[in-house]
Amino acid sequence: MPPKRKQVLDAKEQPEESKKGKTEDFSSDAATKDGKKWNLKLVSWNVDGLRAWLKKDGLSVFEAESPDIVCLQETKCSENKMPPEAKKIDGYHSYFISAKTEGYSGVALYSRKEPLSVTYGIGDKTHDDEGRVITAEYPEFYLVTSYVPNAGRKLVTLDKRMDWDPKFQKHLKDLDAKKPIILCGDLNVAHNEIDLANPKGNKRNAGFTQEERDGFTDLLSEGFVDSFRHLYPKKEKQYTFWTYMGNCRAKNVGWRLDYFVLSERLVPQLCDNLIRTSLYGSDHCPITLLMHM
Amino acid sequence: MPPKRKQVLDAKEQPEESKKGKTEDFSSDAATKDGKKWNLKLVSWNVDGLRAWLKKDGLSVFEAESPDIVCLQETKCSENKMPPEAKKIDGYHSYFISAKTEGYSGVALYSRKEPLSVTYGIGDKTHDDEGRVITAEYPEFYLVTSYVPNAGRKLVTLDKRMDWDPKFQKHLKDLDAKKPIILCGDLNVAHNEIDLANPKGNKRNAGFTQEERDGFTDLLSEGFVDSFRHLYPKKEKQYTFWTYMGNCRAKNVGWRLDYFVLSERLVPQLCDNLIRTSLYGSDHCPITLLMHM
DNA sequence: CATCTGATG
DNA sequence: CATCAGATG
Repeated sequence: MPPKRKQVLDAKEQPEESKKGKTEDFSSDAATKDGKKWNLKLVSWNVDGLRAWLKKDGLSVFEAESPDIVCLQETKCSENKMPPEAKKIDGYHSYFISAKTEGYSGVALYSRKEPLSVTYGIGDKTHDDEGRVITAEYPEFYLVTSYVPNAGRKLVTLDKRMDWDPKFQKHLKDLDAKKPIILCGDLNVAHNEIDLANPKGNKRNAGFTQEERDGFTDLLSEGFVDSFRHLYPKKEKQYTFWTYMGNCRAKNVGWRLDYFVLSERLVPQLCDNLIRTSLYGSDHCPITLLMHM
Repeated sequence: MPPKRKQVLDAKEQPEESKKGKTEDFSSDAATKDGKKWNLKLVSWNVDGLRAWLKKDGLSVFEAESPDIVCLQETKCSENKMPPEAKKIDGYHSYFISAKTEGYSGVALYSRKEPLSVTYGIGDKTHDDEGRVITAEYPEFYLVTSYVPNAGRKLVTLDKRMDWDPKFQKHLKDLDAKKPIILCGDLNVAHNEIDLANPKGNKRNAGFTQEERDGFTDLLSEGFVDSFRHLYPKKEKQYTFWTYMGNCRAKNVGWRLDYFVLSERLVPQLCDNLIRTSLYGSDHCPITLLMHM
């Protein structure tokens, strides 16, 4: 008998440890400051290639968390190449946008409740061709999920990022003028020294340049809140991304690049923001937002 | 604990079935027509990427066969990228040639006895830049191993192949004028209808065009012998290559593309030519030649 | 349906 | 050290 290679990969690639997510207790009694228990759960995950993530049982996050909304970034997959199990998930409406360049960027949104409307992009042709933003309108808020441009090795695309930041901010402010917003995704910036393991060594690297950090500070100054840092202002070593290189995840040499950012007026309804480091499937881990709506 | 992905691939990718080679009995009492038992064993294997083949435990062929000489084709690996376990194998001298284009073509030769001399190529710059031929001189014969140019999808490189065939033939005849030769490798041709599962459908496909078949007929007419077909003139369904597509190997929809070709005057010393279909690690299987020298 | 490279992160 | 695409087989 020959080696059944494909089957082996599919069935055995994930050792028991990684199936933790399925049995681990993700329940929470988190509540607002005035004691109202959460009733809305969002999950955000940069999957670093949806097709590879599927093979690593990424979809188990749906069972583990039973979320109301899931946002994925870096799907690297156009809709017609998307495996059917990701295209339609039982009990969820799904929305996708991908880059014109195949296998690059791309985000997805799954929602139990059908949004009032869904729009794609930020109204800028160049950026929108890269499939980075989905905006979904709900009765009480706008949800924006984004995969923000990476400034690149040697900062080769820092210019693109600097072009992006104000345009994206305008998109958020325009929405915020109508309804409060929840922004989630890979914002490709570690805001402050506390948000990455090696701040000193990364001052001129993508994700921690002064330019990118200022861009985020600037956004927050316009009336938005980094929900995790709001709840846990001094909590150290809380990361959502670890490069695959050099066994960084095991050593927790990581970056906090994934966020839930809220309009200030939603903060009273914030219950918790959790970082699910026990879930594998990508070089990022998922993050979870609990809100009382 | 995280999934130990690399380890999983390395340790578990090969199910028990594929380890057969280690336990299977490859011993043989084959002898020449006049009853002299074999005392020289050669193995030839198109590995379709040496690095991938290593991970699939390809090297176990050394334990399984305990060969005097091993020739590999399509190593797709320059010497400096070669994993150390393949660069030097205990008890063998090793010789490599690779294409100038990284990750393309390339052959390797391992020999227990050190050859009197080793040369590379056929003396034609264009072809030799593709790393297709190693020639090793032994006291009693020349050994030539080759990965012959594929005529390509839609026969886009049939011209290259037609340029190759006479030049390669000349190389062989020049050697044969000095000492008998053993040629082995992926000759990228199924000689006759018996040598592939679907002759009708492949008359204008790479490996079974009249041009390529004539090239091989031509070579044999110059005093060389296809050792397998010489021993087993009517044996059907004996293939050495199956495309990965469509589960062809399980269905034995294959091609005999790998050969040991001998100078006619070596035929009296021929003991056997075996096709090791039980060994996996590539889209080709290894072939084994037993000679009395 | 595999192997590679090279771009990207 | 991963993902993907695209060339090649």
